[in-house]
Amino acid sequence: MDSMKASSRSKARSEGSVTVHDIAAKLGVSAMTVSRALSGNGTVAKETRAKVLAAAEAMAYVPNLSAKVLKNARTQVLGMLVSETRSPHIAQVISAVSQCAVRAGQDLVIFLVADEPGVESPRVLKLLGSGICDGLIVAVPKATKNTLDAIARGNIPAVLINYGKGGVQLPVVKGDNYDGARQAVQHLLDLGHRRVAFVAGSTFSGQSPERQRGYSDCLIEAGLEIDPTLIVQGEFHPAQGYEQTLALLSLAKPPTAIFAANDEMAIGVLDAVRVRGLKIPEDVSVVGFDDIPAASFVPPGLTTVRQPLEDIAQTAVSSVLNQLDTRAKDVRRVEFPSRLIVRGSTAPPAVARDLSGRNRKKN
Amino acid sequence: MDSMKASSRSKARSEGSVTVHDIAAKLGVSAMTVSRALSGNGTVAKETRAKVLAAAEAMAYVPNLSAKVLKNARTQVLGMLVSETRSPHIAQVISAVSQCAVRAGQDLVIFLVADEPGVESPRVLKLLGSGICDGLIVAVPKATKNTLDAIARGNIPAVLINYGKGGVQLPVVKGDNYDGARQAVQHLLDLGHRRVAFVAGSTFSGQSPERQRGYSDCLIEAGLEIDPTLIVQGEFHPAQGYEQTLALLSLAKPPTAIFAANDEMAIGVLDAVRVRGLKIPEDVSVVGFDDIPAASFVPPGLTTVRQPLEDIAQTAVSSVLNQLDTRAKDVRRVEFPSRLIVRGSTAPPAVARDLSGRNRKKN
DNA sequence: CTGAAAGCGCTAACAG
DNA sequence: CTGTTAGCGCTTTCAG
Repeated sequence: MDSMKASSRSKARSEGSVTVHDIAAKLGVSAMTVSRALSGNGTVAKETRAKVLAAAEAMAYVPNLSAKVLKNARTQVLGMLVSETRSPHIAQVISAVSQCAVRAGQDLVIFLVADEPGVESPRVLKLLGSGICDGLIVAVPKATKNTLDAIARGNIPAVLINYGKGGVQLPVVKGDNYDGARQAVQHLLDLGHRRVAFVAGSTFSGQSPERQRGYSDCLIEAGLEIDPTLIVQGEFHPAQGYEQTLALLSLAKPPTAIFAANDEMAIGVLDAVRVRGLKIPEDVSVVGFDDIPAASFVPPGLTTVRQPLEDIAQTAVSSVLNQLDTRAKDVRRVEFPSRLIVRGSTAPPAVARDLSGRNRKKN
Repeated sequence: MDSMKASSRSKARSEGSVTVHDIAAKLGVSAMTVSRALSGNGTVAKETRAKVLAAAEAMAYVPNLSAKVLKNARTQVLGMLVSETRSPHIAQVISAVSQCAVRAGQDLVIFLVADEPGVESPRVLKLLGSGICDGLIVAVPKATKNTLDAIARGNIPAVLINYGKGGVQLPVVKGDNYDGARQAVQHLLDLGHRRVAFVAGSTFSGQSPERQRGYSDCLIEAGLEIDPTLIVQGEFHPAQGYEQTLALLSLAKPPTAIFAANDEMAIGVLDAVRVRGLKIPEDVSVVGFDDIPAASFVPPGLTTVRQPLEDIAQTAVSSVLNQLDTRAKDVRRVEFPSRLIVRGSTAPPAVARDLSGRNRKKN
């Protein structure tokens, strides 16, 4: 009986995992030597080190992260806050950040938080204050100021991805919304469109308003008037792109081109146009934003604006690691240019084609 | 100078967060009292408790999870292992599990692991062995036996979601693939289709083979022969659905209906059919699997098979929590029935319609 | 090159 | 009702 107890585990731990002490005991060295051998800090005899490594391997040793945290050691774990996994664009962002983190030798854990604006997230703060993560990457478009302030006050470095609104004491890395939108609208104007509609996303993220400004400014600078009936409101989901497009196409003077604040809504737009028996791009041109995977797949290919997600993710991860290394807060706002990707969903409008035909004859 | 140092923080901690000791010091009580007041375990005078709670609130106290872990306490955090966030189906699973976890008062952290089969995941084991999570929910279709064995050997309860292959000492919760596929194919047969193609997904997950068996068995029981040229291989992505459909439609005797092993491929199938100038569902019927959000959106609506993700997620979370409470390993395999969702992408084949017309006249 | 001691923040267990 | 002690697994510091 006694022997059984003794043999079960050195310290009557509740069936816990192997610790440095277990390895130390087996090898007849001290725990400290094991720690040194494993971490590479300090000096250990070659032989000893080899033995330790072998034993650790054999005993399937996994260091207890929590113990490290308690010693203020780096965990090499970054946290990422997201509000939604079902959005293809967010999924791409997650994927990009994950790859960068791994390349930088960091692990990534993702926290999914409710994205209702105004809802405080004590759950989030619990995880953050808990010391698991060295740093934090926040990709929550609808994050409230309260939550962000709490993060800024927190004692781990953080960075915001694609956060459009200002007034936060945190670094921001984002793709350009304003100029991206201008490129999209300019492309449509260049094709000859004069009635261009805009399907806005929810204003909460601050991204849609920036895209809308790009849209408006571009039209105004081209000498066109902003027609309020051509600006409709969505929520970044396909359903609203669909509904609002049906409404737009029912106008007395319907648009010849529709620019949606994101690709998901643009896909809804495509469906609605076709349901009305119109052709894309012959009858209506459509442009989206984000370049989600579906954009290149949905026929006839969605013209859209791509943000350099790899650059954004890389910069975000670097910022966090840099803040960690230098212990200095980063508050830069880095913006990467977006780029128009032209596919099959845009073409000259029927009218313009007629006109250009006539013009050509006149000239 | 001295006074500054002293006032900065009781124990010269590196600008760390507030601890029970900080609260205790401020209130002139012991750390233990604070701990008791906060946790609700043990007895504390009402007044004292109120004071502690107020102070904790005011000082923005966040308990250090890692310290709890070290005491073998429950963290109320569940971990979820996923290999991919960009798949709409996985995104739905994540979302469902997250909701169930929150409802059960648990936090969820998501670990994104590379999904190349055969790649061991020491990173994963690091996080798991680190003691952050009380339990683990694994939704990694391509998980290798090695990884799963490591998880099974680990000392936290785990459960597998939608893992098709057997031989693992872990509980599995899944949607029915075999019968779901049979429903899909039977639906097509009922409509009059006789040449039904199957676009398989990668075999690694074990899900696609089950769906294929359902397909084959259903055809055979209907007295039809399996035509190997109608069974093509994909990888669960739209591109392969697209490519393989182009090939299928080029056959001497092309199929009148195509059943894809998942919705993403089915969407590629739809595109390919239309690119060939054929109509859906008049010329070709299409059925998918999973009922991703896009399925109800892509015109004319994708007929597909839906798994009860909420039930699956709920059962998975319950299993983990139950294992945690009872300290007994669960090794059940729970399967939930899948359900055919009929939308616009399926209709009788042109030939059958002719036949049925003739038949009706004859009758 | 190696060991012993101490303590990170928290909480069971035992005193008051 | 409250305080003291001890220890979870690890690593920093100081002694061998």
